[in-house]
Amino acid sequence: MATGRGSGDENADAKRRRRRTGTEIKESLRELSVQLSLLNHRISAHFELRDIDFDCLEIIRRHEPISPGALARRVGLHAATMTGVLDRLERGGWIDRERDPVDRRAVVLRARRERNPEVFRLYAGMNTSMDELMADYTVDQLEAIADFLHRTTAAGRDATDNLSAP
Amino acid sequence: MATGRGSGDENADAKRRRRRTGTEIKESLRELSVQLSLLNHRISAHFELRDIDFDCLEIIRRHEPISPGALARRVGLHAATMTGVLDRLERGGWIDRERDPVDRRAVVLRARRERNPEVFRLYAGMNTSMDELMADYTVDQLEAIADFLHRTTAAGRDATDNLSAP
DNA sequence: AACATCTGCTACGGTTTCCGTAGTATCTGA
DNA sequence: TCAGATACTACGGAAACCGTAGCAGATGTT
Repeated sequence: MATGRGSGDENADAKRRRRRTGTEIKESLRELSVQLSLLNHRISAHFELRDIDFDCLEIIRRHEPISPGALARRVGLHAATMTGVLDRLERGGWIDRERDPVDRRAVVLRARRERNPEVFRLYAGMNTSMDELMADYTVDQLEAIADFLHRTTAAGRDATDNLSAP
Repeated sequence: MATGRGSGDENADAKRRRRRTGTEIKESLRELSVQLSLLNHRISAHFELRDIDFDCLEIIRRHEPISPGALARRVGLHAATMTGVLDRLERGGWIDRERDPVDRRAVVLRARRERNPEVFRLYAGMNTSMDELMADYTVDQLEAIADFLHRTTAAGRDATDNLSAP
C-alpha cells in the first residue's frame, strides 16, 4: 500500500517534476540492476559458482522445499542446465537434494545455512553502506521505499513471466 | 540529498519501525536483484546473448567511448573473456569497435542505437507496470525513491570494487 | 490388473563459452 | 634506440550449456 495521494491533483509544474523523476527512477533501476549483478558476479566467483547459481540458491531459500523442475521453470533454464547448477550447489554444500517421499521420481531441494556467515561477510560492506544511507530518510520515506521495492519486484516477475510465451 | 530529518530524535516505537523497515528494504533489494537478473536473462536469451553481454552493453552506453580493457576491469571479467563478449555484441550489431586514433594499440567501443526499439518492445510490459505503480506515490516520495536508488547504486559500486583486492 | 502414456530427473555428447597463456602491435621512458 | 610496459586478440584445454535420450515412477484407460 502506497501512502501517497498519487497524481490526482497537481499543477503543470508538479506534473513535469513527476514525469522527470519517473524517468530517472526507471533509469536508476537499470543501473542498479547492472551494479547488483556485478556484485553478485564477484561474490559468486569467490565461491566458484556461476552467477545464476546464487540466484537459484536465493529462490530455493525463499521457496523451499522446491523441485528442480519448478525451479528451472521459474528461472527460465533448461532442466538439464539446472542439473549442472544443482550439482555445483550441492558440491559446495549450499543445498541438499532429497527424494520426495510422496512422488518418488521427484527431488526436493533445501537450502543449507552453514555457509551463511561466509556470504554475510562478503556482503558486510554493502550492508553497512545501506544502514548508513538509510539513516538519512524518515521512517515514512523508508516505508514508501520498501513498498516501492516490493511492487517493483512483483512487476519484474510479471514482466518476466509474460516474456515466456512469445 | 535526502530530504528527511533522519534518525536523530525518535521514540522507541519509531526506532523499532525503522529497524524493521531497514531489514525489509535490504531483503527486498536482494529479491529485486534476482528478479531483474531473471528478466535480463530472458531478454538476453531472446537476442542470443549471454546475461553479461547486456550488462556490458549498458555500461558502454553510459560511458562511451570506453576501451575493452577499462570495461573488463569495471565488470571484473578477464580481458580474453571480454573479447568474446564484444565479438557477440559486434556480430549482433549492438556496438562498433573502432581503433583509437590517439593510441593505436587501443580500441574504443561505441553503442549503436538501431536496435533500441527491439529492446524497448521487450521492456514495454515492465515499463507500463512501473508507470502505473509510480502513480500511487507523491512527487516527494518519488524523489526520495530516486535518491535512494542512486545512493544504493553507488554503495553497490563501492562494495563491488572493495571486493576485488582480497 | 495390464498397458500405454506422461512426468521428473539425470547421463551423454556436440557446441559454445570461459579464461590462462602467448603473440603482435604500439606506446613510454631511460 | 631499445627494453619494458600496455592493449588487445588468437589459441587451446577445461568447463558449461542444452537438446536428446534413457530410466524410474506416476497417472489414466480399458
